[in-house]
Amino acid sequence: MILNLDPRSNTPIWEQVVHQIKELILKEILQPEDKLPSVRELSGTLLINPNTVSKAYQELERQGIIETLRGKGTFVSASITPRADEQKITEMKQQIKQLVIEASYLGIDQQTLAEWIKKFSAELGGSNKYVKND
Amino acid sequence: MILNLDPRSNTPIWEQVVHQIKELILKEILQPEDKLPSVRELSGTLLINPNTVSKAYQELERQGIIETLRGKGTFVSASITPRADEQKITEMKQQIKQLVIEASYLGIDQQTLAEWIKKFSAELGGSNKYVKND
DNA sequence: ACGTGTGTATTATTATGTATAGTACACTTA
DNA sequence: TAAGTGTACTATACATAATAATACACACGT
Repeated sequence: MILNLDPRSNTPIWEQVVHQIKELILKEILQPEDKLPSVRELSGTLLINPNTVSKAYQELERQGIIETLRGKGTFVSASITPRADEQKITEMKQQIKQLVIEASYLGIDQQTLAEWIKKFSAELGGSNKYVKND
Repeated sequence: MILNLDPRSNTPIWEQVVHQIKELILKEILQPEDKLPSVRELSGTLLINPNTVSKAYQELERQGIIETLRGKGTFVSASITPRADEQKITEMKQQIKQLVIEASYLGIDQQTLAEWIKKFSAELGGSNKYVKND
């Protein structure tokens, strides 16, 4: 598995791993019950520390995205259920608010933002499995 | 000036100050050439270190949002020009991509995201001064 | 000239998070 | 048994954030 990691990014490496694996699952490149690379293998290909990969896997498991079986490996969860986590939704709204503010100072209007959202949604596979009314 | 700071947030205090001052300017609560509180005064009301306020002010000046006059104080810039900073736009696209991914796992569709953007845009004053075609 | 209020610079200290390194343990499977 | 799994633990290094204390240069009103 090949991920694009940016060591100079302000987002931690383990978090980049989490993000990109979630993206691969949405794109169905990783499918339910697929086996993920072992901690040692992935740390080898990504040239990062095994502990960093382990931290990413633990976070993914905490979110219910993957499951780990001792001695066997880690696998994409058979069924990923979207949780309407109220706190996360609040955080997301705050993030969007901040996004709109920054966009204003860059001369970007809301319509452009909406178009970008539409574009990325399409890239992730038009019919989104995890959205309720779908 | 009263700002809502969250010491437990992962975003640094100085960055929260930057964000909220930019928001106040968009809402025209702070207007061009208005004087901002002095570093010491704001640090007093917010109960944070003067250096933290200073760092926020320096970042705002770097972005051309405010101007500082030695011995006089800091003021909202007379004219704020939106810069189409390509790097920042690229970062914003990446941020939106990540937002769409996270939204998917929360069961939020793109339409809802677009509506939230519209809502926050309205809150910031419908006619946005810093957007070109406006 | 003086004192006060500006932003700024500097040094030091503390705390936190990230990432690495090395080692060890419990488990599963061939 | 041996190899491969995830995990736990300690230790180290590094960067950033935040605070504290001090000092400097400038503007302004008296």
